[in-house]
Amino acid sequence: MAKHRITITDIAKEMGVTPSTVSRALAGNERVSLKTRERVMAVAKDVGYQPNVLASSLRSGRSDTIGMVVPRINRHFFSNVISGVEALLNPAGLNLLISQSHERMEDERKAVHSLLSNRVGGIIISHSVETSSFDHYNEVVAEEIPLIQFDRVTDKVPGPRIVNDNFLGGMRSTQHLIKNGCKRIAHFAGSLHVNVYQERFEGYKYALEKAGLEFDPSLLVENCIIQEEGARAISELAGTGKIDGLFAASDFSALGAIRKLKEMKIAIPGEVKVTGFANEPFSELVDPALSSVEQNAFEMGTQIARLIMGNMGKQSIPEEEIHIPVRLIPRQSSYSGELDKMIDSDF
Amino acid sequence: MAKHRITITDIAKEMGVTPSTVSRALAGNERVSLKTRERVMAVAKDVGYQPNVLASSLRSGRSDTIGMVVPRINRHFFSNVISGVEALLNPAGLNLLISQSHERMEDERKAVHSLLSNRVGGIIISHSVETSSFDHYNEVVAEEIPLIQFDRVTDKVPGPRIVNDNFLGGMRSTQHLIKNGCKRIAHFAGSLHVNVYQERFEGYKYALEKAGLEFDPSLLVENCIIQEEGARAISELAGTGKIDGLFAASDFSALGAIRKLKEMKIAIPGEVKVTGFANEPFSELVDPALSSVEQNAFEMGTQIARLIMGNMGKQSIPEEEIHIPVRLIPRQSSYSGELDKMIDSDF
DNA sequence: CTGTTAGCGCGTTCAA
DNA sequence: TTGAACGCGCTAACAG
Repeated sequence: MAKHRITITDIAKEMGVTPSTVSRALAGNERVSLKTRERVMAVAKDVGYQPNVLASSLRSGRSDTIGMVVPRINRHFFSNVISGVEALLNPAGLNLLISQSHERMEDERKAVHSLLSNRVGGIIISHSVETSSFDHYNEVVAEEIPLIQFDRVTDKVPGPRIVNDNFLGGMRSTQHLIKNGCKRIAHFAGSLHVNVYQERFEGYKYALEKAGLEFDPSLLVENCIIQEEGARAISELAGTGKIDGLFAASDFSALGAIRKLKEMKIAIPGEVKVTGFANEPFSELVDPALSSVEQNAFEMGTQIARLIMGNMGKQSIPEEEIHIPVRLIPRQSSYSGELDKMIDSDF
Repeated sequence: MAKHRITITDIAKEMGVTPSTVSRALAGNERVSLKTRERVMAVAKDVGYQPNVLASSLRSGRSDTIGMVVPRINRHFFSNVISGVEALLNPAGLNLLISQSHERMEDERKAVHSLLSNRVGGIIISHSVETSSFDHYNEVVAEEIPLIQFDRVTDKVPGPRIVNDNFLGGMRSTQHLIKNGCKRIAHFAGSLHVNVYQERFEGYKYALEKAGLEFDPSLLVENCIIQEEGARAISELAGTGKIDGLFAASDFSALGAIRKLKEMKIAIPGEVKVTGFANEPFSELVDPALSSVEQNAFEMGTQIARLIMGNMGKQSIPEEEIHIPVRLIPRQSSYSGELDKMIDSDF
């Protein structure tokens, strides 16, 4: 009794009709009489029929699964974006096929190919930091599969892009440090070839400029987004009075800096004020609590889902860029008084 | 030029052979001459052929995608298990279709059905806390799809189970507290209907017993695995001298307890010593750093992958239970001296 | 070593 | 309102 799956043919001969009728009935086709429709539904449920979506999408050319490629699944931000996407896709009967690129371009390329082989109905992608060539997306656009980029995006690939307002985040963080008296603010950036880090950096520079502070290239550290790098970089900058503030583009490097500063007996926020980015779960738990820029990952996910569902049938995909607002959460690492209100009224 | 995907038929007529030959060549079948094989490969690459895995598995009855259902993807433990699984599956050309149950039985049921509809070649599951009925797995076993449970498991479903050594973790944590002088140790458990929490609780009781301490039911708090519950529960127990130690089955409730204790000006580890479970990323960052039981999530993932790959063809699935070792990481929340060595030589 | 034939399960013509 | 026939792209049985 095992092994054989029940097909529409089974349920057809069970009730003396043809598979076509069953197929139509299950699809809710109006052209089949209400009573047969109901009977089909009943029998289907009764015998435990499970539609074979492989056969279905092979025949129809449509697919009910969406592919998604993220750098890493175990990042707070990405896993929450995924949750947001699923929150809309699942109720609509769509599945999500998730792959990780592990921040490697080659893995990203393979993942995209694999998704194409699986004939997914759409692709959602956030590029790995390594990714510099985008040829592997040519086939995606050639086959007119909706392609949506988020967070780590590039204009070398067509289609909609959904991004955090990184510029705003960088600007607000820097302004916050300035308002709290910082004059020499270092910036730990990621790779400036990646849009998110480039934009945070731009926001930082803009805020400095607006405040009449000169940008000092010696206070910029690139590729500094992990804890170890943050610790290493801060030990070279701090202690000499060279800096009194740090805007890190990553909570992880900010964390490394904080731990190293404590080790060096440099007071936070007394001597150096620190802010991070992404509001990782640990940020409010470290001592002192780390100020950080909160991204609305879940909302980003729902927007992505909305976009992809809206474009699955269509042939031309609109070329828009959607910005999701971010907000700075001030904590003890960057100020000591009551500043929340002030932040809101910045500018 | 868009829209039409290249098929084996295309490349067949391109080189004047039949689709069968192309199919065999691409499969690396020895029965086709080396030179045609090479020619096929060359043409395939040349025209950018992407195999249609839907058609392939519809025809062959085999599937190259594995389904996985976890309670939540944004838990450190689960996302690392996923990484471990992918680390073996991807190189083998297998895909992973991930779903979340959000700790709801109904979602878990839907997810399993959806995987069956997608004709996955195997299913990996960790049950939601809510899940008490397991009927939805009958079809899985009836259709002889390899089914592997991990972490949250039940013997009501057949097939292999891969679990952490929760008993050992509970025992070691409690022993550790006892060795550090605790006499009245509270336990924050999860739902005792869930194997992992039941086993941690058993380990706790066992350690108490071996040390000649009596288990006091009033020191057991069930369903206490989130931060808020931990805070609430500790405020009722601490401060009266009723307890001098806490073994929490979750780092989150341990965190809640720590924060509340600090608020109550109760010294940690001076007056109350605390240990948690799962070694969440934040555990080493809180103040005082939280002692916790580390689970080897990645290794668990690789073991799962190994098992499922080994069973994909087979008809009978071995009924084994594999235990992944865990280890206690002592930190400042539970001791002040040098105890690492002592822990290793326990028992 | 290669071609022919058939069919996986379903959806969609075209007729009736 | 229903049935008959065909084919999505691929693999597998049987020939030769």
